[in-house]
Amino acid sequence: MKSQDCIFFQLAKASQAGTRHWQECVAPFGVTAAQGMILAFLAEEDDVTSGGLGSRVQLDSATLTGIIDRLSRAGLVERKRHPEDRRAIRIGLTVKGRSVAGKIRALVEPENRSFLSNLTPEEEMIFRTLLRKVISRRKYQ
Amino acid sequence: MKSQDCIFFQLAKASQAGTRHWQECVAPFGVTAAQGMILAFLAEEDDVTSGGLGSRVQLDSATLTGIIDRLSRAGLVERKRHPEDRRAIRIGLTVKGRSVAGKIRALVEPENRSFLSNLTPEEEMIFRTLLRKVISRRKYQ
DNA sequence: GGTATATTGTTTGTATGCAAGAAAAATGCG
DNA sequence: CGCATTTTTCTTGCATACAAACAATATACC
Repeated sequence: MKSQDCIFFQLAKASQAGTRHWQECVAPFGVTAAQGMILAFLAEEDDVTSGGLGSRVQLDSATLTGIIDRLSRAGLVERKRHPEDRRAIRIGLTVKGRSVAGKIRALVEPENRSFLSNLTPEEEMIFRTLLRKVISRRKYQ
Repeated sequence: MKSQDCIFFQLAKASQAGTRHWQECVAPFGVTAAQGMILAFLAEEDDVTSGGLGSRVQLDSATLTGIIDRLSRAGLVERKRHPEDRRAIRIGLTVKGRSVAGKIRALVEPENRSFLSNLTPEEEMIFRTLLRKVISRRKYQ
């Protein structure tokens, strides 16, 4: 078995290819791939705590702090103190952020199809199933 | 379709899970996941130019420079000027590096099996085939 | 109530990863 | 030959990503 065939290597390259594709999709909105993905999650559920968001997007809290910093600087999200737990932070979309997040959210489905267009629908279903199986039951989900 | 099911997100998470697994495997040798992967490639073919290595591991030259810097500082690889093209750099394993690279190279196959142990052999074959299909025909391979 | 412990986020430091540009050497074309 | 272009690598700047340490707050236990 060549190193080229190493699953860790191949998954990293597949991820990089996906990130590049997604990056190009969200670049017109002035955000990066990771920022765009966070916005897509926020479009589904707004006003979540930093910890809650972190567990859903499976990112280290330190990483999330940086991404939220930049989204906040761009005027797309706001940090608000949680009323019942003053340690916690609620992250909410601004008006501008909600608009952008909605548009980005709408890109997810078509761009998924576009990225996987060289798989047949049946292959795509199998691929997604196996991918979920590989990810499941691991640390951070 | 939920953002959780977005292929870009899932591939990123699968890659992160793979990298974490690989990182734990190579940590005893005092190298990071990326450094370990470079060493595994070098164990297969030594004394390659920086560009040649970069195209095989599909990394930006800026990224590779940093990784080689750190491997060099750890005394595992050496940069040598190419005799026939003085722009080019040959990257070679040191004696210590060759020993470490060999041991890491030997981990690839068993750790691939370990990482994919919740797939059946048949599922693994299908998964690898589809993964290759997804990656192929893209920029950087 | 008062202190030990746990939780929530941020900070700091290190390591990728890429884009853009710079430096050095080789190549090509007049 | 002489100069523009290309190739090869490095540098710089920015954005993840994580570990470890820290600050602020909440909870538990006495």
